[in-house]
Amino acid sequence: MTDTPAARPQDDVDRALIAAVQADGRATLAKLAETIRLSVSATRSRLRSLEEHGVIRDYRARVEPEALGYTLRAIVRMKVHGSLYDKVAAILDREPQIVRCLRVTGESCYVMEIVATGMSDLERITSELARVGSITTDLVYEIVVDRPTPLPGAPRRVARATGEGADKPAKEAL
Amino acid sequence: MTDTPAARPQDDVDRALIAAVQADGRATLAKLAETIRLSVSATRSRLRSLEEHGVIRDYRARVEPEALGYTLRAIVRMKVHGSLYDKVAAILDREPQIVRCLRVTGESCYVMEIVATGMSDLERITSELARVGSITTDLVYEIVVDRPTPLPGAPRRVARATGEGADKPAKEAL
DNA sequence: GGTCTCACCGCAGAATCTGCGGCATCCTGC
DNA sequence: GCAGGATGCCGCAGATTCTGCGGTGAGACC
Repeated sequence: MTDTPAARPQDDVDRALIAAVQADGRATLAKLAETIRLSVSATRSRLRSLEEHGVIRDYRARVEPEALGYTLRAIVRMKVHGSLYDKVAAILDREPQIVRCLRVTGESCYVMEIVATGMSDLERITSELARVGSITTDLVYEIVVDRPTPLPGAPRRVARATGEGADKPAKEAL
Repeated sequence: MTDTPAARPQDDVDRALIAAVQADGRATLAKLAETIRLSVSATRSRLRSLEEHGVIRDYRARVEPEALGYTLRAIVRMKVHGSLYDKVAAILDREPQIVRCLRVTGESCYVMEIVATGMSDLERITSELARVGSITTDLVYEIVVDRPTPLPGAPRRVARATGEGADKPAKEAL
């Protein structure tokens, strides 16, 4: 029943709602309703519609990797022959520390992001990958930007009714 | 306003709780409590502690980029001279479609992830970047894996403060 | 004009969150 | 062994929030 996933013509109110739950995934309906200047029922109706149409995929808590012991992060580019794709899949399956893997055009076939507790931990994973294809590993100094998907159209200066000005600073600065 | 966050000795219950809110950021306390087999109050106490200590950073709704019109995604590697870092910062600041930017070791200085509504949209951003440094752009075929931070599963060695000078483990203290 | 659809609003009961006090366990020092 | 203190857990009751339902007004269409 995943009918017509896209094809949803969101208006400005929908976009404001999406922005609100992107900024605070636990915001209460009353708070969201106040943000988008709508009643609670209308807010809920729109939110549920966005969820059911797959525009809002899910809600997740984000954790601080360092607090879990992952003090290292690396970008690995990997080139692999087509016949070994399922070998890659197997590694991805058993290594949850590969938190992200994109299949891309260009020189590399895959670009991955890996978290590790230390150098030896990282090397364990990279050498596993190196058995399947040729890899290039770069360590991450710093996550400069990590943003939610931007809203097209008029993402800035949406509501202006009460003129309260600064509501909640430091929402998405990272 | 940040940190001194780490050094949080989470136990298995904390880890289960983190896993639960990572999987469903809107789960109710009662549901979480049932998952980790604890009372609602204890669950809330632990959750709040994790939040206040920065282990759980925030909650976010995740949207489907295609539903917002972003049908294209690209990985851009960028090499730039140190004197132009603030130029990069300026671009990052005014281009919300650069959803991720990592500063890394190796040949490139930055690795970015960009969403775009089409080729011309992508080219607008990449040519802006190309004015500041030399870039390599790869298109993303598919997001193979996109996982939350894994939980350090097996509780290896628990800190033991007996402190006899006889033994000294520290084989993996990085 | 009549009617249909759509999006909005508000209500009342159910569910959930919050702050508080009480209890059991584990240390620590005497 | 035994006070004193610190933790972590539990459950309660009031406040808040969510949910399903019916009602209303503005277009669209005939």
